[in-house]
Amino acid sequence: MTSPLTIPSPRDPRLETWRTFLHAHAQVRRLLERELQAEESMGLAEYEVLLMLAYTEGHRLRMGDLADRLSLSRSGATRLVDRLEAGGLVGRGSCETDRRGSWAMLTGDGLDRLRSASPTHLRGVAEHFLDRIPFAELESLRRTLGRVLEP
Amino acid sequence: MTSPLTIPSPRDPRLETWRTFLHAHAQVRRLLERELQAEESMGLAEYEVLLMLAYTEGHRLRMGDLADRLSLSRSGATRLVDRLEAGGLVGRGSCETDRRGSWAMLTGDGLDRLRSASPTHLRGVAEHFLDRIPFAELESLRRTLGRVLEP
DNA sequence: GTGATATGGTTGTCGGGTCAACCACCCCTG
DNA sequence: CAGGGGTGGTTGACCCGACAACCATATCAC
Repeated sequence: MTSPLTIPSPRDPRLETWRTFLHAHAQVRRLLERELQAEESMGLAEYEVLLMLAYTEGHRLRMGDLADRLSLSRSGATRLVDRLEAGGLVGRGSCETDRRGSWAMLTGDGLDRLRSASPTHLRGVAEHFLDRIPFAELESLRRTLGRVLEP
Repeated sequence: MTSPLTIPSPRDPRLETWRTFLHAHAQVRRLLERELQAEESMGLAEYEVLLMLAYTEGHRLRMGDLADRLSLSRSGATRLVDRLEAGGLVGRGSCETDRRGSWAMLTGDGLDRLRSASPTHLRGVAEHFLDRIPFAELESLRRTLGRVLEP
């Protein structure tokens, strides 16, 4: 049995998996963020808002729903949509069925910017992440990480 | 053939893998951060500094080295060590062989805090990440993500 | 209906990170 | 050994996200 006040071993393979996960995320995210910012003057979070909106019918989403899809706090979503609204890429609308609610709505300009930014983003995701992983491992990676998200 | 100004399909399985990766990271990190903060008044980044220092001989690391191991910018490392130094968990020392350099050095208090925080952290990593992944998949996950980190 | 409780969203405040600029120092070249 | 480019670390300015408090509205119990 092990003392409760012992630090983990540096070589614990399970923890190495965890740490590799952290490093991979940090590295890829930083690269994508930089490239998208440099080439399209847009952050990754902004891009993902536009994308999520483009995916819905009517090109609109309730704020809380948007926050969930982006793994963001509600206030984070508010601020993010504020910025996009200031740039004219997203608008807000009031919800008819729940007067507390509000919609984030993709504008025409927003869709244009999404289209023009997509090649840069997709190239980055492929170059820094997907293309480094053998095709056969991609699906099992998705399944494995999917388990982490289950309740 | 596809137009270059088309947004990615919502069902593209490769991109779903990418998005699952982002969500998994956000969820686990947020949970660990909250728990460690609530139970040990410590952030994840702080914990990792103490751990990395504890792993080295002499319990010290050069600042840049530390930044690399934490996937952090150099200025980020400076700020982080500033905080830990203010709390007495880490000290700074000047480097004899390169007078520009400085050491981050683990203190006795730092080691104590690391020991007392480790159970919380390890429980969290297990509960929210490792234990959700079948043992057989852990090693392949590590290998797959390791590829992302290669130059 | 009326009051208690829960929920959607925004706001104040703050912690924590990046980038760019900078200084001090290393090291190489002529 | 002078000078010039490169590197380690810190600092200033700023951005972004979280949390908690808050308001407006919805929903439920009675």
